[in-house]
Amino acid sequence: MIDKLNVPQREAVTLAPQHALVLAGAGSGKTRVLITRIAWLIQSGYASPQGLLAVTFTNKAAREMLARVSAIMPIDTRGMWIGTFHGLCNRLLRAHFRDAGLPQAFQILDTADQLAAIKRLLKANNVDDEKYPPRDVQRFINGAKEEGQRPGDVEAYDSFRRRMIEIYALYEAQCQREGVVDFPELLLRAFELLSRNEPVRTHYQRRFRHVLVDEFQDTNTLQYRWLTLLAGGGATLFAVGDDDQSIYAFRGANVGNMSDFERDYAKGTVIRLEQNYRSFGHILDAANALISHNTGRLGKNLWTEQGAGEQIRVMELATDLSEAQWLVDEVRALVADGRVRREIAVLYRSNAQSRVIEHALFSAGVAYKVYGGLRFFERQEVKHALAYLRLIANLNDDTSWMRVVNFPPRGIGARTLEQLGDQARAYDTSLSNAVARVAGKGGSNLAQFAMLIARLAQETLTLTLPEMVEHVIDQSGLAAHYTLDREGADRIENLNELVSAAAAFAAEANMTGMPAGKVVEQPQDPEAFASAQAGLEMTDGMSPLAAFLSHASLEAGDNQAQAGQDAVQLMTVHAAKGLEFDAVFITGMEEGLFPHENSVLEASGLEEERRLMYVAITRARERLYFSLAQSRMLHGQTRYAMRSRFLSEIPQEHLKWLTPRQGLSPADTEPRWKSSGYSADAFGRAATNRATPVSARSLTSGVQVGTQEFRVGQGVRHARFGDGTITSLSGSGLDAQAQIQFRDVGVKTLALGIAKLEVIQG
DNA sequence: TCCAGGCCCGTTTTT
DNA sequence: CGGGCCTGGA
Repeated sequence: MIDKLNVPQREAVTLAPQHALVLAGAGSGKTRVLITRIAWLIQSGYASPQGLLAVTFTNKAAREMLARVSAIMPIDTRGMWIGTFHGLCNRLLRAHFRDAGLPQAFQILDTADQLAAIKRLLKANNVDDEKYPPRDVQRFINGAKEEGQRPGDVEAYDSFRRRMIEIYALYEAQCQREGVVDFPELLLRAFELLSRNEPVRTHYQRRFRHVLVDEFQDTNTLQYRWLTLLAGGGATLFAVGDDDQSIYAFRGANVGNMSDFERDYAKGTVIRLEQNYRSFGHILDAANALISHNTGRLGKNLWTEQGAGEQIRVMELATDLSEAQWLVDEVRALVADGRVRREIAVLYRSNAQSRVIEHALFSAGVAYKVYGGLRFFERQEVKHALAYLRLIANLNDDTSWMRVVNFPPRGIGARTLEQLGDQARAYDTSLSNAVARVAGKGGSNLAQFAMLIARLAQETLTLTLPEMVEHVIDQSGLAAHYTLDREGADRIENLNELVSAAAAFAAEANMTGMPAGKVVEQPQDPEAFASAQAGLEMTDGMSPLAAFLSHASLEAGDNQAQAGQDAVQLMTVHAAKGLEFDAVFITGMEEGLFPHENSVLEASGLEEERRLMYVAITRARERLYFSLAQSRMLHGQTRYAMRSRFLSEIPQEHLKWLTPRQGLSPADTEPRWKSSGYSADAFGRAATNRATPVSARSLTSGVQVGTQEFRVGQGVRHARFGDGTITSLSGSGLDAQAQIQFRDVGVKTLALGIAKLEVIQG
């Protein structure tokens, strides 16, 4: 187990119990170290399985960890807490729901549920949703919670924020009344439970002697505080991560947690895993060189024993269409060479880029698979079925009530629901409770809906979980509704799939045969109940239904297309993190796209883009391609962009330009594609029926404004901003815009029809 | 209640 | 350009 490790890996695994930070580069055996560490702690007697808590960000990572720990060690993994932050917090809150101030059957709102709840709240309180768009409110609330702040903790320095804070407070009250918690609430509530309730805190602090964290660079402020609180009773924190792969700042991740952790906990105990077992030399050296342009890194340099391998191939094309066509040909050549399609990945910075690529692959009949998109538990019909189930579990869940009160349609109109909402608000109660005040007589559609829910609850009392799900799908009218819908076949199939998912869940949690509504008795001794669970799902103290509903909220399911067949893998760079492939294409290597234009205004944004590129490069084992297009369609406009600056941050010795005339200065805008064999004429026109012939738009990589012609790479002078270079152009005539990198004042986007620019070169 | 058409917007995303 | 969302009319 340990003798197969390299020196720093072994050092990390066999470190005597103390706080430690493992800086694990891409492909350096990070997961292996984490798993072996757990096994070693147990085998060497430093820990019992009950004394271990390991936390990850995704369910996939948690599952993998649990599976691999069980595989290398014949120990009982029951009693060990392995899971996501949200899963573990859910577990804590279920076990101590009273102390946490929650109803036993509290429901978890996913992002979409939360947004719906906020919209309902804004409407009910007559908030101007132009000034306070639901999405902004959601971001505000979640941002505050992720900083550990309740409404009273948020600084109100202007009237706008004061109002936001009021809305936040109203939202909290609504959630509390309905018995629902959103994702950040799971963390904050669990954190507050631990920090305020001394007996509970002491219990868990004494129990968990070793806390291990994966992907530490992705933790947010609240998660960091949660970890340090949990370990505050003398437990050791073992954090594994890579600051160079921190790419989730936009959703609250705080890379600074790594240096804080080193300073406050790990002190000198930082172990670097720098030997890479994945990629060949040129690829690694390119990644190292690129990331060295970032500041404030904790610092590490990947190396390999595998040899230099091939240089990175670089291809520059006229348009996004010719880029896609070239890609298809290259993929076919790779397959003809004997590579399997599933070992080829096409990466892009933003999802919008996938369309052209998909189109080209589809036309050429190359099997491909796109990652991302709707996931199983997020599908409309599945959410509808779950909403019925949630109402059975918790009648006060107004979000679920509103979702299905008139679905399938049963003649309950907007005004009825408005009245119902008014009554509910007037009596500070749930919609369900307010029915009697609106409906009065039992014959109304509304009253019938309330009776339907009551009936379903009654009828399913003795059923097992899958039977219950099936009964609800059937009796709610969902099945009939979708059967009548001419395009409902897929939805019916998904509803059947939901029954299967319930059966599988019950089997896994050992709940088969148990009535879905029955609460598993909670033993009095918390230690006893806490150690009685198996696997990832916390199920005791919960009915099978409640457990399944938690599962559905916390694990949205697979978001990849049908698995199994051998297909080229298409995904964003973000989605590729943690994966590896024999051959990788990084597409759209253009200024404004990668790095993305919204990121270059701030140094921190640019550095995150660079880390993103670092992640992309280090996905490749043997072969890596960069491709770029001189022009591409974006938002219905043609855009011209310079080569990504990241290409010039990589030493040219690692690059092999497939395009002729390599190493041109950025200012050189001579059309290079003409001799590449992938001219717009050859590949652009036929591929699509766009109004503008591709050849026409690609032959001038410039934009005409009045008598001036602007080109990408051109030097310009602005009266106020000084001298700069055009990095991208879009639009034409009066709405033409240019992104300009000024020497002294940074990047600006200017309207060419308005700004007075003088061309100074090119 | 349903559907068509207008309108707005457009990085990355897990739980 | 294309998708999602909302509104207004039948």
